[in-house]
Amino acid sequence: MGEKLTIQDIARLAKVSKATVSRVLNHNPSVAPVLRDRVLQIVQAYGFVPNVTATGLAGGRNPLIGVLAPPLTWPGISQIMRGVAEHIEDSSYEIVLYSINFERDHSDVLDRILALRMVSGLLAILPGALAPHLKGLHQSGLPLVLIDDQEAPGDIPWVGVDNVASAYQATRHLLELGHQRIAHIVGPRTYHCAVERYEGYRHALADHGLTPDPALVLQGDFEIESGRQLAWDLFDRDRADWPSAIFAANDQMAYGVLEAATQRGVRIPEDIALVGFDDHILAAYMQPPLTTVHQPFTEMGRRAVAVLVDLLDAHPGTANGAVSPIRIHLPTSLVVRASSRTPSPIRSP
Amino acid sequence: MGEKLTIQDIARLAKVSKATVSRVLNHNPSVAPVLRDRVLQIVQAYGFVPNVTATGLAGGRNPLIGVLAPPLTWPGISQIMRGVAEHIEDSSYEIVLYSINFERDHSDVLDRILALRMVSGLLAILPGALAPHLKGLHQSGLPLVLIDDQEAPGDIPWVGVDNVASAYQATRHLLELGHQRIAHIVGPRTYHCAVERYEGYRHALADHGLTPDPALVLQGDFEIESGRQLAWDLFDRDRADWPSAIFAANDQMAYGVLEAATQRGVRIPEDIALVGFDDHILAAYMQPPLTTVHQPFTEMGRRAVAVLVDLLDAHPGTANGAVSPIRIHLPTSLVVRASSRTPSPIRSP
DNA sequence: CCCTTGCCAGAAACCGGTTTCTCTGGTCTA
DNA sequence: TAGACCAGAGAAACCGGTTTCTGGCAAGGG
Repeated sequence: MGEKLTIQDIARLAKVSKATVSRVLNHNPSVAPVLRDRVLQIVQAYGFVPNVTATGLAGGRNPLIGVLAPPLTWPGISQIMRGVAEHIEDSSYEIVLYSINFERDHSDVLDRILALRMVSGLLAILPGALAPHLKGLHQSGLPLVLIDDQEAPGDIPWVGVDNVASAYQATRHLLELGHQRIAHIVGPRTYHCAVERYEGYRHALADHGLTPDPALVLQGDFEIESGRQLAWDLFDRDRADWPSAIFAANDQMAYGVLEAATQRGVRIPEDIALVGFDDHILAAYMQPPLTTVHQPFTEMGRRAVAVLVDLLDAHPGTANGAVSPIRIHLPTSLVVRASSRTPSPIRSP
Repeated sequence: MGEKLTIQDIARLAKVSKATVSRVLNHNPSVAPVLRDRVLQIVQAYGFVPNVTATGLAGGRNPLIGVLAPPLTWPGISQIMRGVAEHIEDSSYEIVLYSINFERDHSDVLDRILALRMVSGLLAILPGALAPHLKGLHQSGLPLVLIDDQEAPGDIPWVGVDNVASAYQATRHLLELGHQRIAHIVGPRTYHCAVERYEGYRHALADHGLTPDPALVLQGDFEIESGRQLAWDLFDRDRADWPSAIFAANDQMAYGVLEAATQRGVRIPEDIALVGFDDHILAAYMQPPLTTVHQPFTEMGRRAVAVLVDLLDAHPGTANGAVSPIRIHLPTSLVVRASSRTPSPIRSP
């Protein structure tokens, strides 16, 4: 196992200068074929790989992409990361994982990332409250791509889904089933996607000539518990005030609704139809299986990192191309399951 | 936003040499308090952070830990990574994620990791077939910690669970419910944990005076499909030859069994009791909820990276401590759910 | 009182590459 | 045939730190 070979060693073995070896390795055309071959032969024979740290120092940027992500156990994140990892494998980059614990102060993480200048690009997944800070990073020249959430502030390249249209579709699905009183559990206002989904919900109602009933717009926080709590409160109301369907801004909150319904003996979908958002891994296994908007998480990860790699390869410097803002909307699809289906009259046990 | 400050700049501002600045930053005691304070003040004021690449080159090792992991969507992996990320946050290290696609050739990844010498330590999660190659890395002096799987070849530090005892406990649970004919779906032989779980199963039977029936030991591959297929075949047998319980070596295969049972009208647990292994996130949501062995994945990640960080901080060089082999067994717990419970005679609809 | 010892800080070498600068030698043109 | 030009390769500077080497100065011992 050939250890700690340096470019100097290769130079000596090939009887050339280290400058020539460097040029060969970097495909600099100004090397005579004879020498090139001789060097390449040695490089091959000894399996020489230039020290990445030294390469980085000497000015060539390093092959690291930072990925800023929420805890991997969050819904969708691991699928996104899978997509990222799949694409990275085909590139010459490696990824540095910065997991963000949102309960802590976060902005210092960004400062560290910038100060250490260890990564040549950054992929921010669901940055949420970090988005404003990212804008600074972007302006300072760091190639940057966002996934989901925030409609990119400034002109930061962005990959995500059309939350408005998707929520519109989900709501229309309920409307077409004949529901008139449709509640919506909104996500936290700090998440742009939550706001957009609410917007899609309102548009759909409006297009069907309905005005949203403020009493049916419930403020959640994307966690299971908030879904449970809100549903519980809802079921405490006068039965006449109940909605006939609920559209939750994510699956987690829909799970909470399901739990509350089970506890309170409310039947889904007979008494109330339920639709979520995300197509989280558990959605299909709920009782009843949850109708939801499928997000192409893996594809999102793949596309986002592809964009970033292109950006890095295109202009190895730090200038931002700024030709036209990159904004990739991936298609979602509504997955209709039992939670919104009118049940068949007879069910075999 | 103060950009590209170098140690030279700080030296000039503090009116000292860069050597002194370096010494201050590295807590070298041989600096007079007066100078130390002056330097620290400037460093604070300008928010100077030394360039990590240069530091790495100059001989101090870099703050990167490589994490070799299967795709994050694999059961348990994202929880492990969460634990890893949580602990890393409190350390001065960052993690480089090497996602392994097992369908490809893998050993070249290890070569790259070694050759680039970008990381100062490596955490290998479920390395499976890569384990032999890892041994080489370990012997070449790279600090290394394994998670789960393989009972560490050589004396590589290792964190995991006692698969034998856990499988023993799961099997005993079934025996204590009165089951005599207990089938076991084995995982791939290439996974050491699969072999160990099989061993626990056999021990439990033996301790109850039973000899395992070879016809009830089924060879699976840890995937859902193999569970479904094997169960399907099983249900094709003469009813008298059926087991009364199945212990699957992981939850995925148990899911397959559940699907097959649903398709074939076999009732779980009335006709056949079922126990899995992992306490995968879906296990509690199956119909019926799956009895399984809970693995403390997050804790495993946390502990493993803690061990690695200790190793790195203890001997910054490459020598292996080799005091006593590190081998941490974390406790598992059997989570009894409906799939193995004798159902209550009456169920409200 | 002079010399040795020890402490502290600056100068310089070094890590392993990249890139600029310089120099050599051959070709083209007048 | 001589001068200009150009291609190609080596020497050296550089990236931003760490570490060794060296030297000045004060304290302590003979």
